[in-house]
Amino acid sequence: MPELPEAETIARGLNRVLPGRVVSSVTVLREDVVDGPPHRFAEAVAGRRFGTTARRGKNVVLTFEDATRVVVNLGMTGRLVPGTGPGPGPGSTHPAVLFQFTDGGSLTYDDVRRFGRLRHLPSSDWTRWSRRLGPEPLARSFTGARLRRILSRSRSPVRSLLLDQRRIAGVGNIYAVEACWFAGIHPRTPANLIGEVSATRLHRSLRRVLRRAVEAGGTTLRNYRAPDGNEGRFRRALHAYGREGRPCPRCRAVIERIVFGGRSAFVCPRCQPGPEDGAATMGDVC
DNA sequence: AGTGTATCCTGCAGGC
DNA sequence: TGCCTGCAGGATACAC
Repeated sequence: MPELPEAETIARGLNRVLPGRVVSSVTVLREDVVDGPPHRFAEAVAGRRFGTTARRGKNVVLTFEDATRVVVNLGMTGRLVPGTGPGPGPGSTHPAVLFQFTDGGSLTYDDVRRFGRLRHLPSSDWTRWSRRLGPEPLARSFTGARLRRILSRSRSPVRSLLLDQRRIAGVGNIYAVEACWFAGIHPRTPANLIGEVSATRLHRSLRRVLRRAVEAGGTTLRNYRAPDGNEGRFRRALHAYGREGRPCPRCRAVIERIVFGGRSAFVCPRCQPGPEDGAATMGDVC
């Protein structure tokens, strides 16, 4: 998906157009993208007035003035497209849910692969839903000590841990791979074997990567677009992700692609020595 | 507890 | 041009 920076960009973009507008009707064009019976989803949302759109982890949270919410998990290819007319917004090729407004405008949930999900939450269910997710990595409360504690409790590869939404919310494969590269940690390193110095470096790397990606409006590899249709500009700032066979920007060694946990990771063999190399983290070489 | 696999879908790039 | 394979930013369920 859309990871944290993309969801943040989407939420900010929607906040320029949604607040105060009232949903007149909801049309579910693809039943599998809504949680529960489509007619119930539509009835639950119709008539509500938008308040502030927020983000939790990778989810865009459409919040209405009465504190009910629609949580949008964008899956791999989900998009939220505002439109000035009643039909699917500009650039919507695979409309799945259409929200129409009393002023004639609209919001389209578009999703090529339909891995995304929309769920309506009464205000009483929000806290319970949000509690299932781990801490926000950009929050002030997400300190180095907090990350060290999370790392120390798991023997799973650090990349897998970073992707686990219950432990840290919002990190996906791109930013997990980038954070490991910045920190000089092999993505397969068992989390509890990462020393204090490296863990602190990972904390700083993760937050820096996420912050910079937010500033760049996210990363567009293929499908991702902000609500205004713009691409994210962070792709050219990637140092490891997707750079198999190209030189490491830090030491010029050739970046390798490895696969574990069913997905690709990209590693500099010199800056990020693997667990099997004896060293869990990079030395002063790079 | 952690890992590998399959599943939900479609589109696209690359090889032949 | 067309066919085939592999791959993709995610999440979950399952067996081992």
